[in-house]
Amino acid sequence: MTKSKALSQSEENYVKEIFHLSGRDKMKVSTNSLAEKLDTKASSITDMLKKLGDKKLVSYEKYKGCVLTSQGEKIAVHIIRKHRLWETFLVNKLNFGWDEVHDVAEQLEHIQSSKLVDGIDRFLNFPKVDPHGDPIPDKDGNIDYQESKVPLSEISIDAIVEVVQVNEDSFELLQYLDQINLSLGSSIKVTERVAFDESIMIELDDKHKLSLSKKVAENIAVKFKTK
Amino acid sequence: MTKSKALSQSEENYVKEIFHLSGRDKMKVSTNSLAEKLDTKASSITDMLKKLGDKKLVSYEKYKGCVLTSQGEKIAVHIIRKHRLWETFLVNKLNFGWDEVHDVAEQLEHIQSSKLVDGIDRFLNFPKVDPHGDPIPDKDGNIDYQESKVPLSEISIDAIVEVVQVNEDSFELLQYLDQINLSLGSSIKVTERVAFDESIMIELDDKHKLSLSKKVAENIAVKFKTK
DNA sequence: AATAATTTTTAGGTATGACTAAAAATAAGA
DNA sequence: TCTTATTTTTAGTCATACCTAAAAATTATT
Ligand SMILES: [Mn+2]
Ligand SMILES: [Mn+2]
Ligand SMILES: [Mn+2]
Ligand SMILES: [Mn+2]
Repeated sequence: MTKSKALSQSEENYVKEIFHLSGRDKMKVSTNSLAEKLDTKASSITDMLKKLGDKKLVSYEKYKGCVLTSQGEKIAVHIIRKHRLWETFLVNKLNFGWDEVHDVAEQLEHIQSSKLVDGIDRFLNFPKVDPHGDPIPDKDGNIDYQESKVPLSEISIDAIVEVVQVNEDSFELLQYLDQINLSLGSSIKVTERVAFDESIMIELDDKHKLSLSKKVAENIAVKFKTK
Repeated sequence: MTKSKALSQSEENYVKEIFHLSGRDKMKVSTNSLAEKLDTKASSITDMLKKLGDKKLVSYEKYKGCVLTSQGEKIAVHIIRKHRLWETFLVNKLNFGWDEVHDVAEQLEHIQSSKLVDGIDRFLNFPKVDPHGDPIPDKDGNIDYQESKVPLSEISIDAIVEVVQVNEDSFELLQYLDQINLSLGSSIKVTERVAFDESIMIELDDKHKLSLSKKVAENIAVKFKTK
């Protein structure tokens, strides 16, 4: 077992982003999609992919995109574990809002100390999901994808569902959801589907009715209530 | 008020180390002393001092050493605040030993988020000292140097004192102190001073007698009990 | 299949923060 | 003071992680 030197923050960010873009079906990730997400130029991506290729973290063929090796995937999952544990810590222990945690977690996810990560995990009592409802990988890298969750945009009229996850990528979405008092665990009844713009009318816990655009509904995942 | 871009981790480490070496009387800090502490070569120090000089964080004259400007000092104190708060968090909340926190705190001290720092401070209930007894600067940068503390090596026979601070720089010292069951708050009576090697005999809380070398005694600070 | 558009790679730079080796300044010793 | 030793700075490299502009490969369109 050759103990490889720790990755740079940059390398870690690349590996993590490849994991996200690759998705559960492990699609090849294109240079341009990475460039956009990482907010760099395509040429920088090519450079880094070569390096990560040499380090056996991605398998990369020129012009054909890349995928993580199992080693790279292990690393990605571990970074995501840290990111989500820190987000949970910030919200549960330090009273951050769910819209305030991402940038700080982007920094904290690079701290190297397994004792720290596992300590935070235990301190939080081994949470299953982060403040946005995303699953937190366990110590061994297992991820509990809640298979039963579906986008709110796909729910049929009169179904009553529970919010289990929201897209954390947009600060604005998270703030908007706060404003309309929608959070994880909220109960939602879809009362109408407007064909014209594909928006939906919903009724929240408190019987409050409101309209959600298609775009918003697509970024909220729900599951059917198992009462 | 020009909002200056955040410093790099390297720049922060330099500023912090200059603060420590400069001491309370703000002595000029030599290139070599910095090189030794930061574990780099003197030429690298010169390069960085020029840069920090340009940024008005140190005042630096060739061949004459450097001191922090008041701006640089402010930054140094803030980094030290973060370092010590994190150490306290690790020990008080995650059950780290006082010998295990330094390396992790070296990383955590660079996280940029005033909301986070102040959140941790409040979460810990505004601690005054870190796990090694070093004072934690408050939000405004005030440091409560406990003026009454003195090295154990200077205490005269039969005096009864309380341990208030230990030198955190040596992993080995901290482990040794753990082993002999000496911690912050321990009560110590000096029973004998051995002229030959300047070691001392002490009696701990539990009436246990033991000998401490001069070097160990120099790295333990105590204050007289005010009962 | 030929041409055009898009994507990706190469080639050549830049800034940061390290390094070595040699020169210059300062401090110490005779 | 003169000479030597030490400290510090300069000069020139190197690796990382970016960048721009141009070339090459791939994909889409006629
Ligand atoms: Mn996040
Ligand atoms: Mn999240
Ligand atoms: Mn420390
Ligand atoms: Mn400390």
